[in-house]
Formats: sequence, C-alpha cells, structure tokens
Amino acid sequence: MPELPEVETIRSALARLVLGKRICQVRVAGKRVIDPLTKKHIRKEILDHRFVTCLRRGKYLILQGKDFSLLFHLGMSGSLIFFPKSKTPGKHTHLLIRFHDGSELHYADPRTFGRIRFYPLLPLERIPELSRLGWEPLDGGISLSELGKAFKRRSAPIKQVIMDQRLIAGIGNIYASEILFDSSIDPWKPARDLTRPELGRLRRAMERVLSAAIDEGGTSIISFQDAEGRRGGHQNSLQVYSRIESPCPRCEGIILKRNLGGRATYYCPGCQRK
DNA sequence: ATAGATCTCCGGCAGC
DNA sequence: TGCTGCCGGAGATCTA
Repeated sequence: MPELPEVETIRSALARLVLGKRICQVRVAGKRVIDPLTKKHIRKEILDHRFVTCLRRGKYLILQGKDFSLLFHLGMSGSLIFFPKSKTPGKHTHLLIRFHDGSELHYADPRTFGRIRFYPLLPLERIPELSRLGWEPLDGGISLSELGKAFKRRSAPIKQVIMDQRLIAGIGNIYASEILFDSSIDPWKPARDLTRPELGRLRRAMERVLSAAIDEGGTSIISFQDAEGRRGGHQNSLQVYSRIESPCPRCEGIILKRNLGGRATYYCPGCQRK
C-alpha cells in the first residue's frame, strides 16, 4: 500500500530518471484507472513533450510537463516503474510511456484502485483531488493549536482521524499504527481527548516515522516496489505493524492486532493506554 | 454544515 | 488442485 513514504521514494527516483526526456510513444490500456477523457488527453497532448517536474502531495504523485499535469494515485497495488530499456508490458499495465532514449515508464495496477488523471497546468491547489487534502506532515506547517482545534471536533478514534486525508495528507494504515506506537497513544482514544503532551508527541512521531521510512526507501510488506523495481527496507524497522504477538520493543507487553473501523490495527496494550 | 457510518470497486492470496 | 471469503483508499450516499 503506497503511503507518503513510498510515493516520496518513487518521486525522488523519477525526478532523477525521467525528467527532460522526450516522450515518443504512449500506450493506454483499460478504462478504470484511466478514464476515457484522460486517455484521449494523454494520447493527444503528451507525445513529443517532456516531464519537467515531479511532485508529491499526500499520496498523490504529479508529473508535470510544460503545460500539463499528470496526476497519479497508486491506490492499493499501483506501481510506477522505470525501465532503462524497452520491456513487454504485464497484463496489469495501464500506462506505458516510452522515452526517446528507449527507456520506459510503466504504470501497473492489478486491483485497479489507483487513478491517473490529466489536467492542464494548474496550481496544485486547483486540482480537485489535491484541493481536498489537509496538512503535509513533513512540511513543518502544522501548528499544535490548529491541530488541537481540528481534533476537538472529532470524537472518532485518533487512528481514523490521522488517516483522514482531508485533515492530514499521506498517512495510511501502516504508518498510522507506527506513529501511534511511537507516540504511545491508544489508537482508540477519541481525537478530541488528546492531551497537549500527546499532541506534541504525535506531531513529532509523524515526522520521525515518515522520515525514517523515506530514508529506508519505503515499506515493502507484500508488493511495494520503487521506481526501479526494488523493494524498500523499512519493513524491517516496523515496530508494531504486522508484528502480531511479537514482544513489544519498548515494554514487557505483546503486540496485538485488532480491528478499528474495519482496518487492521497493531498496538501494544502495555504502552498505548487511554 | 458537518461528522460518522456504510457501501462500492478489484484481484491476490490465505485458508480450507 | 480448486473454491470461497477477506482485505483495503477514497469517493458517494445516507443519516443524525
């Protein structure tokens, strides 16, 4: 599941690998990931152009040309992989972009939860999907009082609230569990009940956990591959996620897995108390 | 207006 | 070997 660190890992690699290369061929398959209008635009308006910028916002990746933005969301199982030489597309490849030097960029997505959309060049905040997103956790722009104010209106468990993309952008199921363990907060605690010290620890944990994951190239639990087809390394650094019944790294407790709002939630009942 | 609950999409994979 | 059910980001829809 590509969350902020995985998308950022892909973004930094693509910035190095594809920018400035002239696009000489485009192939689009299927219509679920790429809607028919986007398909039309991709075929008409990308050929012979170049990507000049590669950005990330939340879990979205944006490849910009001189006069367009191509927006990607990788959903559950999307991958964006660069091949230095031509490669036969797999059966789940929805978009293949060939560059003039013979290299290729493939978007593949077996479960088709991902989306690709074409937009004319707009300020990011005018792209509808991005306009709905909340704070960037690594921008340093979240003030504790604003965060506290937003939480005050939410009675839902804190885990659900930090995964709400409209409030904070980029945190999914894996990092939500990791961040709450790092900050010693019970995932079921209503957001509005967080104390000031908890708020501070939570903000710090968001930065620490997400940056550590980026430094290790993301988390590959099942299938994540970076832009060069490699696995990330952060799955070996996870403290609680997928570590059911392992000893807690911090206390004498045992990591448990429970359902919260339909999502697998890993936590230590010893050090994450209400 | 807003928060929250529920439903939907899809195919890999675990479990039987 | 083959079948069945589970899982999940985010948008839509409904309720309170």
